[in-house]
Amino acid sequence: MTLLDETREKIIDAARERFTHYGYGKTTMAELARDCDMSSGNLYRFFPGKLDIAEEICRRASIQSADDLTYILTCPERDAATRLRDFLFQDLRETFAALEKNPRIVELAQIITAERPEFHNEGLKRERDVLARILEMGVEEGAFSITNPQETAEMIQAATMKFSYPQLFTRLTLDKLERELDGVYQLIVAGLVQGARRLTPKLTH
Amino acid sequence: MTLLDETREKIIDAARERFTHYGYGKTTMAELARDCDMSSGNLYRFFPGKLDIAEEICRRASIQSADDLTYILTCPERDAATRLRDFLFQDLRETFAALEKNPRIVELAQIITAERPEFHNEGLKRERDVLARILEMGVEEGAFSITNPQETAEMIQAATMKFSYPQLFTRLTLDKLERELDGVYQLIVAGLVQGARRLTPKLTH
DNA sequence: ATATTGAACGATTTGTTGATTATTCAGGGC
DNA sequence: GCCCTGAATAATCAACAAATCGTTCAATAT
Repeated sequence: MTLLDETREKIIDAARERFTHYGYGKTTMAELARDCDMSSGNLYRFFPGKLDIAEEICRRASIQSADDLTYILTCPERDAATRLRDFLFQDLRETFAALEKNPRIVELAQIITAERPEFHNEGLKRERDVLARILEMGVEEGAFSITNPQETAEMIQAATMKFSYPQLFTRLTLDKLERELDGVYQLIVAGLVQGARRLTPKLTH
Repeated sequence: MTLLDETREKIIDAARERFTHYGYGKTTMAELARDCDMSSGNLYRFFPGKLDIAEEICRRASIQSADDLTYILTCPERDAATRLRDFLFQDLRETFAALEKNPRIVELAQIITAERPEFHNEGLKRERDVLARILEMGVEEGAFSITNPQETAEMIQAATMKFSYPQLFTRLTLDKLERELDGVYQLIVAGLVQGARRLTPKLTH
């Protein structure tokens, strides 16, 4: 059992190396097999297929980045709004840095998202759970006046989608993006209306 | 001069017919020329190229849709927040309806956006100007407390980007999209914070 | 029995060729 | 002079063949 896991690790390491260095399309199963001193057929005892190896690599990166975000929850000296702001900015900066440092891993994520739409939702959910906890903290401190943190987290994700799709912002500079994100953050946190308690017009549909 | 314009119209009409019926790729300049009783070479006296004909068709559609949005400015009986909401929902519904009724025109827009990134910004600006005027009205009525409508309009566009990229929401139903848009709208208009006047933490970059 | 191999198979990609098409422009008609 | 044509040109596309690659599985090794 533990040997099986070790072999999986070896495969993942070899694959990450090749995927990030040469790209997903340019690395063959035969090469991975050679890297791991085994036959190509044997790889299929550890993973259902090539895409699943890539998926596991991206899943780990996603978990890592959600974990990094969790650090914000341990900052009780900052106020609730600032923690939200940190969350949004850290997320943007990480994505942007990844894109600049290694476009290949972002490309990987895009390939998987194209074939496995559910994978992307899974990553979104991981981040949303952290976000919801940040919002809950805000509610507990009396800073935020919302009733459903999970739902509000969903809405914040929708409102900041522009800042999490690398494909959408390749042509924008990080500086421009940060200025926009700051504007959206302020809108979200303070709203537009004078004085401002929540108002809820009837849905028209 | 007016004859030149008339011919341009004829070409645009013929092109719109073919582009929306058979698609951009499947219509040839020779066909367009035949439709207009002229030689293919002569088309180039009226347009620099095929893509420019498509661009003009899309530009007009964009202007039309911005004009439709302008109608909201003439509804003084509604309150400012409701006008903003109408703007966002009308925009989403129009895009969605266009996608369902004639995917070809959306496809056209995508082709042009791919080759001419500026074209898309131009359309965004048209809508943003209407949005800014809606915000100004809100300020005048004392409903919105913002200092820079043009900039706020930009931020609202960033926050609602998810709802204007057909490529992003092909897999979502209109109902789901409207529920999300409603959530984002409420966030934008009322904000998160208890009591709520604008708060402005220092930029960290 | 279990773990592993590598040849075989089908799907996908790549490369090549021929045809189609956008665009240009020298020339003919007004 | 100015319009306009249509053949010439160059760029793009489509179709087909060859090669490569992911995946499977009968055979082999442990």
